[in-house]
Amino acid sequence: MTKPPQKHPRRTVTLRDVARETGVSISTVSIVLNQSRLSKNLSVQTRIRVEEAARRLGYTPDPVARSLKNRHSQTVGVMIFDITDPYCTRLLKGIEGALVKTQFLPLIMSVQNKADIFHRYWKLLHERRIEGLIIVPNWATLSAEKVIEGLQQVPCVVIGSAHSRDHMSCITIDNAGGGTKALAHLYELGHRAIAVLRGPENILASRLRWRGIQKFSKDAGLHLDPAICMEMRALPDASSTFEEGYRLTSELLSTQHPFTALLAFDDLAAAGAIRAFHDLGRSVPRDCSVIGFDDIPHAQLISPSLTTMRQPLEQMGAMSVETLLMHIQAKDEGKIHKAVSQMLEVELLVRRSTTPRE
Amino acid sequence: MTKPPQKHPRRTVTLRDVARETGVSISTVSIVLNQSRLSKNLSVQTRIRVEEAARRLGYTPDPVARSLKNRHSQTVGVMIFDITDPYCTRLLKGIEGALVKTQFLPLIMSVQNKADIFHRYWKLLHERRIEGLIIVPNWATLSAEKVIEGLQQVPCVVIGSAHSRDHMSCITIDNAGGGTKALAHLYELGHRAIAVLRGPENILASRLRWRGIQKFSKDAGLHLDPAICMEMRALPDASSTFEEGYRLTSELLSTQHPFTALLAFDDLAAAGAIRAFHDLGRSVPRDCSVIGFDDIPHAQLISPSLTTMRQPLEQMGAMSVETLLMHIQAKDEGKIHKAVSQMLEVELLVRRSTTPRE
DNA sequence: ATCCCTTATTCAAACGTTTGAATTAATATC
DNA sequence: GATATTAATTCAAACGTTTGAATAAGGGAT
Repeated sequence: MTKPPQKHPRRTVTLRDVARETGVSISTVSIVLNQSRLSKNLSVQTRIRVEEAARRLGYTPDPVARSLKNRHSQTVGVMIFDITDPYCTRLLKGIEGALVKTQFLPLIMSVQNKADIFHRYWKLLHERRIEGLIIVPNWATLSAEKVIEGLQQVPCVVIGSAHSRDHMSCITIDNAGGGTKALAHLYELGHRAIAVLRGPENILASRLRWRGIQKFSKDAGLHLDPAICMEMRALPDASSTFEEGYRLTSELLSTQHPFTALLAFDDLAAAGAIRAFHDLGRSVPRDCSVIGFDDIPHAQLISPSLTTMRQPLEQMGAMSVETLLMHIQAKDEGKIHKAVSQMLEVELLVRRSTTPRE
Repeated sequence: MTKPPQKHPRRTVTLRDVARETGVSISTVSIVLNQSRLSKNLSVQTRIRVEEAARRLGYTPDPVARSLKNRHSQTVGVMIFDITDPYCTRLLKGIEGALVKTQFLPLIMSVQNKADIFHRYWKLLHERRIEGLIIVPNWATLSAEKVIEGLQQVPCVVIGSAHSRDHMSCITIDNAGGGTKALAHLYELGHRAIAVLRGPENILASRLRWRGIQKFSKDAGLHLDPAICMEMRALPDASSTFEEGYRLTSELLSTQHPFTALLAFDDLAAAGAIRAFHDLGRSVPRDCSVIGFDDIPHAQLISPSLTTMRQPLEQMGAMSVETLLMHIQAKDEGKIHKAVSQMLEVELLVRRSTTPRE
């Protein structure tokens, strides 16, 4: 397995070399090595002779030449809207892990949540003949949905945003269910005066989570006092929910409305809330329980560690790859893989930031 | 006979199309559009005619065909040793941002700190004809250095680890200086009993930072009590410093040795330390000031926000790209760009976790 | 010998570029 | 008028594959 230090003229081994070595034509070698349709006629001895020689010479096919010939690049694009969002870490890991088991490699681009950058990158990726695209509109402001529409030409999977065009699959989580579960958790701990930090109205996930929260409230007969349900403003990027969480919580505390638990739109907002409590001399969870949403890596690092609704991000990444591959394969065969829409459950992860009401 | 059955009416525009349109040969078009050496002979009118037509038809060169011809892939690899390390976020942003201004696109791979995976990925990247490689051995256990040696064939830049082989540039930070500055900060705040959480011995940065700490201690005549200088064990990955920081700090507190400040190897260790204080009912910074190192995104999220030595990670990423491009360009011209070793300063970022000794 | 199957293998044309060398035409030099 | 020089453009080969069509080599059966 060790390669002796080859001298400089280390030309790569091509089909031609293998052909010359075995005294057979280039075509034959190609046919054998690809086990292509024609190979079923080939005599067994040629086949093994070629295979043996290929191995001996260390032949590896040139993906570039191959791409040129058959319009396959063995590459998929990954468009992240905001790569500094900690939400992406686990997701990327899942994508990368699944992808590398296949013949595909990812081109990861960070769009900075700008439509024009998206288009520029899309053009780049398109030129490179990417065979599929995974889109992660992790902080999709309004424009994003329109942006995505333009892409007819390549199989797509969207993660996190239920965006089901017929040629475009999506992987989402049950945001409403998550909202319900989160509130249920606080309720079961005995809390009744519960503050809510809703996400911005322009984010779909906000509306869904809020819907789930309302549903539980209604079903359980729990009154949600509008005075302690705050809504975030529209924010420029995902990371801003931290500051916004801080701001709203400070505000909340200054109104003197009592509450014993707080449900935050996401983990960053929850972290911001905890900071606010901290700064005002309150303690979490003693004075107030806090629950987040997402389970970003931060969540277990802050003090106290954060109870949250865990998104199965690695799984979502892997699943997006899987789905994308099906689309690609179908397209190769001239068919169309009908777009699917998969929704995953989120899971309550109890850490230290929530506690029973005394 | 012509082929009427056009499969895709959306056939991409090639040089041939532009040539046909302008009544000139393919070569000419290529020469004009590349402004290649031969183009200085071309008549101005042909040139503008071609350029105009190319624009009108929306010609874009096919990177794949181009790669095949001239062995350039316009692609660089980025090998991250541990992509879940929050240290990478800002770095990636810097790399990506700088790269996208050029003609290059990144293939980002996460090696999971395993030598064999590194080799497998390297092979993949090599096959893809990457023109350069950025290596981020962000938690390089012993083996890594050897691993890197094998790569003779492509321009390389290593980030974060002073690894100066003659064909390989590196971007590092002044770890020793950072250690010095960090301790100086605590000292200037009036702290004299200072605990230190040293990084694992097998990590180069640990040794350097410790050296800087010792230097300040000597210069300032500050005694560092060995009883409160702990050293981390060898750890499997970067994120483990959190737990290790927690563990060591708990231990530290149990020994009853008094100290008023703590200098942690990195931000995660500092976060672990803060958690430990928190769990034992101590308050940061009231009972003890804590300083970290790196300024990962977490640092401003934990409570209290973390005073730390900020690494200019975006800049390092951008700089690595810049350096890599010089290597690549030199190689294209048949020269060799002598490897350079750039060291950047780290900057003290005072937040809320450090405070003057009452 | 002719015809027709198989079976095993090769031809040759693409894919879209780049580029040293060749070609042509026009102009200057002797 | 012959020749060299220059300018403007094109030829043609190459990069390493893939693959439908063509070929060749063996049989039989008539």
